[in-house]
Amino acid sequence: MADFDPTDRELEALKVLWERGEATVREVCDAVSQTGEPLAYTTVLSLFQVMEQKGLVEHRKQGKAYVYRPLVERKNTFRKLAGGFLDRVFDGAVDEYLVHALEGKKLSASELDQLEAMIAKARGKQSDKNKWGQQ
Amino acid sequence: MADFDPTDRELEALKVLWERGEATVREVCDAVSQTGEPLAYTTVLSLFQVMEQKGLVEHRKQGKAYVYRPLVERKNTFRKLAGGFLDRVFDGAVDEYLVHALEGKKLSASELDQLEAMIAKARGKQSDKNKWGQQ
DNA sequence: TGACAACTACTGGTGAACCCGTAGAATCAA
DNA sequence: TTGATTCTACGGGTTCACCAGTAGTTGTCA
Repeated sequence: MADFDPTDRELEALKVLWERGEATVREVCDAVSQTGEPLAYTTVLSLFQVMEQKGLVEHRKQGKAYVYRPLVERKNTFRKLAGGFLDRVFDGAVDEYLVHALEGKKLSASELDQLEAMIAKARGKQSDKNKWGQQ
Repeated sequence: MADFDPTDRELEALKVLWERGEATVREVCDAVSQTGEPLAYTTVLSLFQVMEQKGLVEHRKQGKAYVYRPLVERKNTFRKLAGGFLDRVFDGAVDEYLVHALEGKKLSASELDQLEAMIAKARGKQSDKNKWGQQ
């Protein structure tokens, strides 16, 4: 329902929350500063305050600090992001999207297996839906 | 070499140029206004002026109007966009990216065929690289 | 209870994307 | 040549993401 559209930084923060379930500003600040550019504590705090307004996270008080928890599912968010990107850049053309996505990347055998399994599954749905060959 | 990173509007304009080879501001303005929100002529002009500064397009004079031509390849741009999105959102995890990309979308039989062909091709490269079955 | 450390609230600044209007230049037709 | 038309150059305004500092608050511990 909530139309969430996290920015890059917000997504970084959400990744930490998804990984840990919940986290304080301090924890997220340390986490993102380890993997990328170090950020000021207040910067991360501001980020969460904006995210809370957007309905992406909520907080509860623990001691004197706030503990933040994600309100959006990782899976949903990723799907929407992927879908949005697909529509925006490739006008919904899945095949071209995949060609370009895969071209630069080397896929492992297991990834290829998984991909094939996905195709098989899709074929199943396909034949169910299009039994009569209509559009 | 040129590190191009078109924004959404820039990409819209580029799509028109790729389709036609080249186009005047007027043509692009009409084209994007047909498919989406109508934009003022000067808005599109400004867009091109910025894009030219970024090295995304160049122009030549024809009559009193400028004709713009893309300086970046469609294919390259799409690949970079797809790769960037993959890294930014999914930290480079191709399989998860694909799962989410495909989940919401219905694929046609021909798209599935094409996808399988891509996988077969990838397996060819794969077996060359991983003959000893390591990791 | 008082001081200190760590936290939050609030405010502001910067840069980029986006949008458009006005003024002036160029072209063309009468 | 002159007027109308259509273009470009330029400047400005708005919004948003992002970053961070300051001031005030809160909890803790001696």
